[in-house]
This record gives sequence, C-alpha cells and structure tokens, in this order.
Amino acid sequence: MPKLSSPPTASRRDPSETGTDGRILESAIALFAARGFGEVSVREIAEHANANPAAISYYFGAKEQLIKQAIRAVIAPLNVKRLAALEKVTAASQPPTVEDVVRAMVEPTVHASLNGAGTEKHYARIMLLGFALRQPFVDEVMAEQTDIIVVSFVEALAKALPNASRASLFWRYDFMHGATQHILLDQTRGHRLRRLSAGLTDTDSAEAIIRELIAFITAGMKAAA
Amino acid sequence: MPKLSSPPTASRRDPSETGTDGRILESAIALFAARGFGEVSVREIAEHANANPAAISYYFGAKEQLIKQAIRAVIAPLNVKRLAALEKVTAASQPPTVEDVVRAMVEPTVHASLNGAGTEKHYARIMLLGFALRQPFVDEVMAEQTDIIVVSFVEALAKALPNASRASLFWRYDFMHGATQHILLDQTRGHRLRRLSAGLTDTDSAEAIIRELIAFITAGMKAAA
DNA sequence: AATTGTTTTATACGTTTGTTTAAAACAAAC
DNA sequence: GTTTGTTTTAAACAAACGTATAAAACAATT
Repeated sequence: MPKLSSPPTASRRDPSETGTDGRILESAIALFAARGFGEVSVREIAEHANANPAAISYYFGAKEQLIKQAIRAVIAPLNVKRLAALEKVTAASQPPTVEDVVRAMVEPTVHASLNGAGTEKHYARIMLLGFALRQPFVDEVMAEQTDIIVVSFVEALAKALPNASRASLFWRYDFMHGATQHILLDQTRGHRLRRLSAGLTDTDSAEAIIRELIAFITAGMKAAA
Repeated sequence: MPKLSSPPTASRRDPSETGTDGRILESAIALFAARGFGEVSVREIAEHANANPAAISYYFGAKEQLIKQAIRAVIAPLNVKRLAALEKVTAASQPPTVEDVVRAMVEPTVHASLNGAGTEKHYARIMLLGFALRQPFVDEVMAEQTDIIVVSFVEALAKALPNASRASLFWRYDFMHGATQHILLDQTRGHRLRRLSAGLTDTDSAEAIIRELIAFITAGMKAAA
C-alpha cells in the first residue's frame, strides 16, 4: 500500500515525464489497448515499464485502480479538445450549424486515434474495453469521463436544430458515437473493412474517415422525425 | 480430449435440446455475455451448467474452442434472419429502397437483442466481446460470421443507390453497424443514455430503437458524397 | 557525516487458472 | 448377463495470477 502522506501519483501531472509511475501508466495503457484489461498481467506491465511488480502496488494500489487511471489518462485530454472545439463553434453570435457540432466531436476523436502522439492513439481501443468490461468500478470512471460530453453536445445540437425533439437528439448522439467508435477500430482489427472493400476504404486516413463520418452523421441528424 | 470417432458436438444440431454439451454452451454464452470471455472461468461455466469441468474439455477441447462455438452459436442464426429479410426486399422486380435494406439489417438485429429468446438476446454483448478480444482465433470466427453479411448488404445498398460510389457504401455500412451495435449496449450498461436523457429515450423498446435507427441511417445513406 | 523520508527491490504467500488423468457410471447390443 | 462403447466424475497437475512483506538502495536535509 502507498504511503498515505503525499501520494506520489496525485502530485505529478504529466505522465510523459518519465518517472516510474508514468512509465507504468504508459505501459499499462499500451498493453491494455493491445490485448485487454484482464488479459494483461501486472507482471507484464512492470516488465514493459522496467519496473518491479511491487512498484505498481506502491503507486496505484490494486490493479483496478491502475485500470481506472488508464481510462482516465486516455479519455480526459481528448474531452478537453472536444469541449474546446465545441465552444469555438457555439460561442459565436450565430447558432452553430449541425456540421459544426458534428465536426467538433468527430475531428478531435479521429485525429487522436489515428495521428495522436503518446497514449491518445489508444483511445478507440480503451473506450471499447471500457464498454466491454462490465464492472461497477469501470462504469464509474466511464460515466465520470463521458457524461458531461453527452450533455454538452446534445445541448449544442439543440441550438443547431431548434425544431428537433430532445429525445431525437439523444438517440442521434448515441448513433454518432457508435459510428465513430466502430470505424476507428478497423485499424486495430486487421483492416477488415479495407480488406472487404478491396482497398476502396482507406481506414488509415484520418481525412477520409472524418469526411465520410461528417457527411453521414450530419445527414442523419437532419433527418425528419 | 474428445474421442476422435463421432465427435458428440458436431452431430447435435439444436443446442437447446438439453444435453450436457448444450447446457455447457448455453451457460457459457450467458456468463460470457454478462462478464466477458477472460473473466469467466471454465469452473464457473461447468457449475452453472450442472456439469463437471472435465466435461468441457471432453466436448469442446480447450476454452478457445468453447469461445469460438459461443460466438458462432449467437451470430449464425441471426445472420440467417438478416439474409432472409434482405432477400425478401431484393427479390422483387423493383429495386429495393434504401429504407428496405436498412430495415433488413436493423429489424432482426434489434429484435434478437431485445426480444430474443434463448441465446439470441446476448448478441450485442457477444459481438462487442468478439471485437474487444483481439486474438487470432477470435478474428477468424468473427470474419467467418460477418464477412458475407457485409458484402451482401453493400450489394443491396448499391441497387438502392445506383449513383453512390462503392467506397461510400462500405463506409456507410460500417457506420450503420456501429450505430446499431452501440445503442443495443445501453440496456446492459445500466441504461446510461436513458438516464442522461432523463427518460426521454426508452432503450428497452425495440420499436423505438428501430424507428430512430432507420430514420438516422437511411438519411445518412442518402447523403451527398 | 548522520538522519530522515521516499523509492525500488527480491522474495514469498495463498488462490485460482486451464487442462489432464484414470477410474467410475451409464447405456446399448447381443 | 456380459460385453462394448460412451459419458461423467473426483482428484490432481503445473503454471500464472494479484498482492504483501521487509529489507535494501537512494535522495534530501541538517
């Protein structure tokens, strides 16, 4: 158990400043993303981080805490970008267009997953695993990280589509999320869509994904009820 | 290892005819869906099925084979329904509408997940877990079960949208899949969307989900390139 | 140089894991 | 009723798991 006085992790802010705890967290994220939470052992993480297994207990306590921190570390910075992009289009005197709002969600998400440096690029996989592992402690951190985003974007969509019902906007937000999330997994799943389409879909190209997603989702958002 | 002469599993067709192997498979599916492949032990499955742990080895060999059979048993019958629904709308003399094709995908999928009897109702979770667990033997069975569906539906979409590019249709098929898949998980994730929308979205209602999905996806499919 | 607080290490504990073995129980055929 | 083939069982295997312990190494302060 970590010392109660001045927990080392809480004080450090940037995990890329390679202290032992930062190395552990980065290794955990990379290995989790590649193979899954339950499929990676703390020993493997420690080895990958050039650290001792006991150092994980020292800095993070139990494995559950490490998983929570990993989810947080990947999603939180992306949320900052999404909310910043959203504010940029909603702060204007004119109400935003549907495409503006959709872009504020899609662009940061796709760029992080495909071109992101560091832990950002593991967003899609970590998100998927967070949805897959159905345990209370995961639900907690997932809700903590994603609830605000849903509400903020639905509000912005309501400004862009004043005649749409609130219910429709919640449904369609979820469809947007699902479509975006799923296409971003193609890269890590052996480019299944690219293979099936005989190369017609370049699922490594952030620009292509963004273009196609925005066209599809924007039209879907505008659909009649 | 099972006897090589006349393997017991291969000869039985309906897993609900409660032989020991059928009970094991059903228990495995239910437990896997609830908690994940790696998080459920063969001992738990055996106990839930009122069987001996060794019976799993006897009928299925290794745990990997049991996982493969579980994925197959859940997805295969649903694929039959989807292809039947698709054939019904493409067999006519007139080309199908976009909505026809979308409905042929959405309706069987949603009904299976929400109103399905037996193992069908675990479709969304098993599908998610199949995508989450990135191992060669899982990729194999997932491809085996889903590749034909992609190709068939993209072909049908091409008939409904003769002016759309093939590339667009592949992209949008994937978006359709992602949106459908994700909304079906809300039920098993504590009704997160329903909670955030303060009850405006009834994610237990197959009719509501189908209606909203079809409106959104059909509009997305028709979007200009 | 000695002291204090923090970090890292080697080692071990008790469980649980997937799988195997060989014997027992059962069923069917003659 | 004995034989033959199949199914089920109890018991055990080695390996891997998460975590704890206590000593060593290190760093900072006086």
